[in-house]
Amino acid sequence: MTVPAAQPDRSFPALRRLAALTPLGDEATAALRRAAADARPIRARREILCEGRPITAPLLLLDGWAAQVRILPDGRRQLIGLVLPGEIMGHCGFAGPVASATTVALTDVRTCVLPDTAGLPDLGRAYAISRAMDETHLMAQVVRLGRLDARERILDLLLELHERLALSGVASGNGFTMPLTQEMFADALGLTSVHVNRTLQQSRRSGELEWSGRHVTLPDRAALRAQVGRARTVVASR
Amino acid sequence: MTVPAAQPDRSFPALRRLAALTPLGDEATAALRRAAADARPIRARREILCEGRPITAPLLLLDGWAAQVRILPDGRRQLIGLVLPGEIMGHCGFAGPVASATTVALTDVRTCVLPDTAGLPDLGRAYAISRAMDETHLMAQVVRLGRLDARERILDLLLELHERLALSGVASGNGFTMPLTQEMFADALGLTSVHVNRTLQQSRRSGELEWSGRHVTLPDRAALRAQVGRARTVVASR
DNA sequence: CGGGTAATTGACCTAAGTCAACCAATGTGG
DNA sequence: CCACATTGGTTGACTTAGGTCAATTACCCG
Repeated sequence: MTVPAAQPDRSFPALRRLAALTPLGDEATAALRRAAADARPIRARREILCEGRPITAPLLLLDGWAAQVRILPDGRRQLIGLVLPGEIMGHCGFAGPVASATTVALTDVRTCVLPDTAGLPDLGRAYAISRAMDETHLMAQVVRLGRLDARERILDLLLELHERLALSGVASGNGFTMPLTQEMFADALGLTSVHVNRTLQQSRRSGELEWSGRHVTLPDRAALRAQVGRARTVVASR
Repeated sequence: MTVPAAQPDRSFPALRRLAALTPLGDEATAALRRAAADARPIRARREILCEGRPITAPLLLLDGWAAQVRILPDGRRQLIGLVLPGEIMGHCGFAGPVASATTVALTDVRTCVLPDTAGLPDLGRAYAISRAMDETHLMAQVVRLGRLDARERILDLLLELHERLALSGVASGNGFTMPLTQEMFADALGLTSVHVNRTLQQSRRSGELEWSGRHVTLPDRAALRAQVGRARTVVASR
């Protein structure tokens, strides 16, 4: 639940996250460092992976936020899943891979090629865990959109984001930096920005969350988690 | 788009599906046959995999329908994803795996242990493709729940089900056998059974679908697909 | 200071939910 | 073979969460 403290901490967020998933040996760490040294910056709004195009190689998100997005012919837009620092895009285990959704940079972003696992079982393990978590997040998204009301969706997603960001050490205590506009946030929640705004204000007034400028705080996460019926995300057992 | 015809067709649905994903050699086919010979029947409503419990081994669904489901403390229920014959449950690539959602049998069901891929690269490939498709289906579910209205959700899901069932040769022309009650269907769609019922009737009257008893027909799938903005699911491109 | 983006507000509308019957099919035990 | 119970589908009357449209205001940033 807390951020791993014992690290040598010459580490960047993506490394912290992967190391938090499973212990990484020096080789793996070095491989990640090497990959990250060759980072590719991408501006906000640019596409990172494009639906239907072959994926060059899986990518590691070093900084910034991205999202898989689908836009319907009539312009409706849904953010399918968010990608946070240390998370992997284009995860896939077979030879002829095709991105199944477009991934766009929501903020300015830095990516690098995901180091190959050959000879590094710990890295492979980290990727596998990461992928399992992706799936968990997708399932959580389905439940949010299917059965939670606006307030619950907002709180649930914010709680999830906090947990995910904490893994890479990017969350601060009870809060984190929220680079999304309310409109993008609404697109992730299957709501309108207008309605998100109103609901957000209620939650602010009630004191269950703070959201000013680019910073979000959830004063009492435990209480919220219980209210929203958020199952603690158990993935890495052992 | 059409069901593979050239098969020797001593095949059962699950085998047909996996063979449709990627060509399978005799060894792989034999392994699947052997596994299927040792099938385990499970009654409707029983749990197949349970959230938070370690997964014994990935399972192959031989017959019947299952679903990953999450039930909220107050009783709201969401079917996160459906599992159809030939599809895999407890797909996961790492050592300490934990089911991230409960999977229940929606009908009477037969499962078997998923044969190991050791020495069978074609099998591994089939599994990987299958897993990528799972992810695609989850993402489709997110878009449905997030941005489609009731009619669109229904049609979109029915179209998807038809495509998936066609892979295992279980769909018949424009239709298929639908073992779900309207209530279960509603739980998959994030709607009420009442509202599903009403919407269904409209669609029936308009002639865009038939649903009588256990059988669903979509007379003009191409037209519907276009209306719903359903991106054809490209996954296996060489 | 001007111009653009993001947040906020108000008035009004509608898709979907709720509650409560009611009906049809099926099945079961006597 | 039939009363009865169950389950799933169908309807109606009414409520409500969230959407739509259209301003207005707050914020940035050069």
